[in-house]
Formats: sequence, C-alpha cells, structure tokens
Amino acid sequence: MVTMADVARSAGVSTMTVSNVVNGRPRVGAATRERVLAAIAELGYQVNLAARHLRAGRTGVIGLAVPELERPYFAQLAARLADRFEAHGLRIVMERTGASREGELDAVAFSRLRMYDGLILSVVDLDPGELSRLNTDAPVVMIGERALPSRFDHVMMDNVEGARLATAHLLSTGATRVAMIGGEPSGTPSMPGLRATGYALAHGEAGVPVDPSLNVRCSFRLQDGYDAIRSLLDGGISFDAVFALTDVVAMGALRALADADLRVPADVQVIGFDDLDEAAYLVPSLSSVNPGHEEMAEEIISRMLAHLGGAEPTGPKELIVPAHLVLRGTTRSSE
Amino acid sequence: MVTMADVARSAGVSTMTVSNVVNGRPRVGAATRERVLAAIAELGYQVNLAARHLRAGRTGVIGLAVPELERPYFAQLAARLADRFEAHGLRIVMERTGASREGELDAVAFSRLRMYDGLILSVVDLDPGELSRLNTDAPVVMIGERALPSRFDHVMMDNVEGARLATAHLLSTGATRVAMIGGEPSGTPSMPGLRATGYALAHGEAGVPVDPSLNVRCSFRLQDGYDAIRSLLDGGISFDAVFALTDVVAMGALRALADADLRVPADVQVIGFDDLDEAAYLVPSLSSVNPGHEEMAEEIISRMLAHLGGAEPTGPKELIVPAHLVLRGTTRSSE
DNA sequence: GTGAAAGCGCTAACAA
DNA sequence: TTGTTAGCGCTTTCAC
Repeated sequence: MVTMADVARSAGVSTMTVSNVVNGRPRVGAATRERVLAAIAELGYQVNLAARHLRAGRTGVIGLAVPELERPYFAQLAARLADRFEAHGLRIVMERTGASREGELDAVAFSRLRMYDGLILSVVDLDPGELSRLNTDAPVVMIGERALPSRFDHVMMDNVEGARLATAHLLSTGATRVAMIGGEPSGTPSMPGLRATGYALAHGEAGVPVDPSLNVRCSFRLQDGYDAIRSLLDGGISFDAVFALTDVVAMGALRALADADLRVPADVQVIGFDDLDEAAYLVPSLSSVNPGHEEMAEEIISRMLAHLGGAEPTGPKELIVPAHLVLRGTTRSSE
Repeated sequence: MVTMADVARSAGVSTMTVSNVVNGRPRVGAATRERVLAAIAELGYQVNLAARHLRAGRTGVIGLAVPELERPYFAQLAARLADRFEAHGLRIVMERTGASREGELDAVAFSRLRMYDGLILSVVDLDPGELSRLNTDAPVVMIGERALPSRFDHVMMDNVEGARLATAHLLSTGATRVAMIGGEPSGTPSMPGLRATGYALAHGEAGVPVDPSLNVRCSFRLQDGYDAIRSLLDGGISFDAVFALTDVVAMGALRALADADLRVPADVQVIGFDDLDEAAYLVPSLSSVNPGHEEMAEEIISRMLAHLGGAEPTGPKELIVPAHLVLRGTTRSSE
C-alpha cells in the first residue's frame, strides 16, 4: 500500500505538502506541486479515506437506506438523488434495511460508524421511542410514509390524500366495489394503514360503505398483486375497480385480470400508487398517484445539505409533499 | 461522541478489555465483561468503523458498483447478492458509476480508500489497459457483459449465445425481418456489440441476410425503446419481430407497438434480454433471455468469499454463465 | 485474564 | 511556502 509518506519521500517533501496538493489547498509552490503530482502518478498513490475520515470526519458520502434494493420506487428515488448530490460533490450509496427494526437501527448506527456524512433513511418498522433513544449526531433525513415524531427531519409523501384521490376517482367513474390490494385496517400507523385511511375517506365522501372483504392484505411484490386478485376471484368476491397500494402490486394485478379475461378498464378499473417510470409504458398504461417525486428529492437534498453545512434546515421538520393523480389507460375518464 | 476510552474509564478497565468484549474475544472474565457491557449500554457506545478499518483493515462491507441505480437488472442482482452475503455476515452497498470511465475508475479507487472489503464492479466503459494499471490490492470481482482481460475475476453472461437463441427463435417462428433495438455494429467490444453478434450469427444460420436498417441504436431506458419503434415505423421500415437488447427497452417497444395498433405476437413478435421479474407479469408476458441470474450470483459470491478468505478462487478467472431462453406471450411457438 | 505501548494514514494547528 | 507536532479511535503485540 502506497501512503502519503511514500509520496513525500519520493518527492522530497513533507507529508503535509502532499496532503495540501492532494486536497487542492492553495499555498503550494507550482514546482513543488508538479513534483508531488509526478510522485503520486508514479507510485499510483490513492488517498486512504478511512484515515481521512478518522482524522477529518468527512467522507463526501451520503447513505440511502431503503427497505429493499429491488423496489423500483427506491431505485428511481436513488437515481434522482444521485444526480443532485453529485452536483454538490457528494456520492450516494444505497443499502438495505430489510424493512426490519434491526436493519433500520443498524443503518442509523452505521451512519456514525461508517463512512457516511449523512444518512437518508426510509423508515418502515422503527418506532418513535427507539428513534429518540438513538444518540447519533450524524445528519439524518428520514423519508417514508409514516408520521414519526422524532428529532430528525422527515420528508413524507401524502399517503392519505393520494389514496383518497385515487379511490375518489374510481368511485366517481362508475365503480361501486373498489378492491384494495395491500391495505391494512384504516388507522394503522404505517404506509398501508395511511393509504387505507384515504381509501375509507373517499368512500365516506361518496356515500359508499367500505366492504372489508374487498381488502386483500399482502406484501408488495409482483406475485403478491397477482395472488391478491386471484384470491378475490376465487373467493367469488365481486369488484369493478382496484386500488393497488403500489404500482408493482398493480402490475401483478393487471396480469391476473388479463388471465381471468377481465378487460381493463371496461370491466375493472385499476389505479396504482408511486407513478413509477414503468407506469406510462404498460399496456394499458397504468393510472397512478404521483407522490411528488421531484419535490421530495429537492426537499431531501436541501435538508441534508443544510445539515452538512452545520445549519438547521429552514422550514418544518416534518414536511408532507403533495401528491397528485396521473390518469392513464387503466381508468375511465370522469365525465 | 462516545469512545472506547470513555467506556473503559466508566467500567474501570483498559480500552483493550473493552475492545476484547466488543469483538467477542475469549479471554475476558465474566464479571469484567458484564461491567463493560453495562457501561456500553449506559453510554450508548458504538464502534467507530473508520478507526477499526484504519487499524484492522476490515469493514464487513462489500461494494457493488453499477452503471445506474435505477436499472432493474442491477437492482434485482443487488437483492440476490444481499441475501447471500448476509448469510456470511457481510453487508452490501450499491453505488453508481454513471457507466463512465471516470466513474468506474473511481469505484475501484474507492474500494481501497473507502470502506469496502471487496468490490463487485459492473464494467461498461473501462478498458483493459486502464484496468491493469490500477494497483489495488482489494478483492475485485468484475461482472458484466464484456470480455475484458485483466487480473481480476470476471463473471460474465453469455451475450452472444443469448442473443443468438433469441434471434433464432424469432426466425424459426416465421419472422423474416427482425428489428434490433439498441444494437451496435456486430463485433464492437461491448454488450450491445456482443448481442449484435449473436443476432448476426442467428441470421447466418437461418440464411437470412442482416439488414442494417433494422438496427436502431439507442440507450436503454423505456423511452428509448419506445422511440426506436416509432423511428422504424415513421421511416417506413417494415419488420415482423423485435429483438430488444434489454427487457426495459422491450417494454418501451411494446408500448409503441400498441400505440401503432400492431398486435403482439400476431403482427410482431418481441423478445427481450435480462428476464426481469416484471417480464412474466406484462400483458402479454414478455419472452426474454435469462442470463443465468442464480448462477451468476452464486459465482460472484463464491469468488468474493474466496478472495476475502485470502485464497485465490478456484475455477477460471473468466467465467461465462450460460444463458437460456424463456418463452412467454410475446413470441409465437416453434412448431 | 488484563493492560501498556505503539501505530494504522491522515490532517489541524502552529512553527519556521 | 513548507515542515513539525500531535492525535483522531481503534487493535496488534507483548508484558504482566
């Protein structure tokens, strides 16, 4: 391993001068700089970030901890964040929590231990009590769906309103029995609970009673969406619209509907949540709730940058970004 | 920040004893261990990984550097790897290279600088010369499509054969004009070049001449696939099948075909490459080339573990995992 | 079974 | 403009 000391020896200067050159600090003579750079190139020297971190406490790396690496929503969020952070000289790295308490705690612990200047944490399973007990001084911006009182900044999507908009659209276009895929009992303090609340709200406004048998609880993979529709069909539960809690689940549902020779949107309307890139390209294209992708990214970045700059971010600690409906081919039009 | 010294002081022992407790080393008295653990809990101490790394050179973290975070192929690969590495007590973190030379070089540099015990690098743009000049002693396993002589282990998919199988199937089921989306001139040393080679090979075997106007060069996002089909249609170039270089591009193509009222597979067959999870759920479901996901993951893991264990992996440095066809609804059947 | 000393590679603060 | 000193928090080595 080539160290600064090796470079310094080879160039006939002190390690401090090498450090100054490497970090682009001003007060280095042009000739000295040349010699140092030559030595660096010759020896193939590379900074040891672990040492730099230990000493200087900075790494230029922001962690993004998400429930699962393969969920398109997070992959697409990561891409948006990466672009923006790069403009500020920061790299973003992604790791998974497994949507578990331990994984999420680990992520926060690691943000101090590890090489992150800051952490963006998608919280699914951690509860407020444990959060506040975490004594980390690292900048943390939480994202995700659930209101979670804590001392950390939190950028949220508007799950209730998004779900309400989606369900209301279905009910206003002739649907009377809207199946929900992936919901939990309304009121549960989690993403599925919040979206179920919006679903119930829309029913209340439309004067349509909520039928609990129309909710199929499940996880959020493609197969889960498929299985959910199958179980409704097999159970003889009739429905004329589907509110899928995520676009991925909606994709699974669309496949199951096709297999059952049900036409979308003529027989069954479908609407998802997340507005993934893929939604617009499905056949028929998937109506969905856009949770405010761009605004969320901007808010996350600006809060994180403020923390890194040593300032408290301006604006509320908890921010709910507005959601809006994107109507496409899987739903019928309003009039 | 709470350090080992703080814990040691509080427990009335030396830092060394704290270190021994934290790392589960054997020779610590039971009573001492209890006192130390109590102090750790009380103070909320957490190991500083930067310091540990600097001193011990291990982090328990494997880096996965991919061209773009939002490409489903890599997200799904990451998920497969994460599961397996976890069983060995290793975390995986994902970062992007931007598919650029600099980004890829950076990733390798960082693997030593940074907190990775090993790096899995998806190489797109880096050339062999630069690779061999990299003097890193960190374990690197390269993945990706392109044969790239170097001293690093390299697990590849069989691009040529996969593309040949896909194209051959189209030609054997009545297609005579197979459009290619995303190809480069056959022979170019890159993934698109290799897949184009397989495409040409199949044409040769079937005695069908390759028409260069059927290849639309493009990038690999959904919109690119859409635009490619549109440009063929607008250019009046007839085709009765599409070989899309990736499933994502195929999805874009399917949408464009639907917009043009072309039926799949009756008017136009479509086959993709990657066999993403989504492929089976599209309507119609997408035929694709499975590049050997499971076997690739196994090979990557076993090579990396061997490196970490200080051994040279057994087996060839360059391994090409066999690909196979997965026929679904966007292609016609053979007979 | 426990502790003292040394040092991993780097940089902040100051001295020359 | 350049160099010296000290030390970040931990673990290796070796003495007790």
